[in-house]
Amino acid sequence: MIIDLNPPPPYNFNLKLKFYLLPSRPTPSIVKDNAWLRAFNIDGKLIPVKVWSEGSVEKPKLKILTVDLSKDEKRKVVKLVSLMLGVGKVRELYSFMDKDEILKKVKNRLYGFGKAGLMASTIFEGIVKAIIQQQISLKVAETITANLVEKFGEKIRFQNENFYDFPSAQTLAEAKIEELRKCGLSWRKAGYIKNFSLKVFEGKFNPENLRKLKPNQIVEKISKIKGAGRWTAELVMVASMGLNVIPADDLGVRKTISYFYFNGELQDAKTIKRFAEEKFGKFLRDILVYLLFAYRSEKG
DNA sequence: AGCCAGGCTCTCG
DNA sequence: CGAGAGCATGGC
Repeated sequence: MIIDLNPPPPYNFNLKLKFYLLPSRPTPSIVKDNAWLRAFNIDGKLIPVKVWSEGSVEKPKLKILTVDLSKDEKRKVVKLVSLMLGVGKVRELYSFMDKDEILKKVKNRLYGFGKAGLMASTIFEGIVKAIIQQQISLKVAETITANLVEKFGEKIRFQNENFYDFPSAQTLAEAKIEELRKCGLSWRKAGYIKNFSLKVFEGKFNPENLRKLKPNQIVEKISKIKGAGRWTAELVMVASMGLNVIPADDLGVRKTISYFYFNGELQDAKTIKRFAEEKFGKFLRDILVYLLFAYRSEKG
């Protein structure tokens, strides 16, 4: 079936796709011929989803090609796609950005980028990805993630194309450390991920329950996972849960804010946090992603 | 060529 | 306590 999704304008789907660093490999989303593909596990059912644009920036129309779905499944798919691709109202955000010279420029350059998307469809996926990302460049992290998805992710063939979902906790819990290592993970991280996945699989840790907690409680809880600390927790909150917090310990975030607002002089986490919270307020998360994207395209 | 990249844990003093 | 080693691989 094909589902219509009409994002509030402006929305530039092709610009959104440029945000994906390793488009041709499954992370688990794949970008191919101006379409976005991935699979979601919805209540135990693996559902392939292909999204493309047939509209314009001012009259956005997205098409979602998928299998036949129940009403409830359809609602969940549309919600996930919207969250991951940052479909949502930006008018208020844009008028806020217009009030600051730097933000105004960034907004005009990334006009139609939409809301900040999510980099994971579940918190489990988000935590594993964040562990992978520790201390290495994003490019390397994405490569390792893709290796992991190709080897362990659930795959479904639909309309002559492959759709991947992120590996389940059970699969990663049962994976051999050597096999995880072969995907490019260090021994340490392979152990952390296997151990964490086992806890989730056994039901001793339910990542989705984190949604009920306040940010400081989430940090506390995630920090108890072996191999995760404050940085990991903050990344998960902002990138995979959509919370309005700033991962100020993150080098990329520090460099970005320092570049735009401190003449490139690298500031410490505390300064960055105070500055961003005060200056960007409730738009913190969206603006941060706009700045990161602008910085990335400007500085390579 | 070597060092750094969107950190974290463990060990040792 | 604090400092330091060790870790994976892509890119400059």
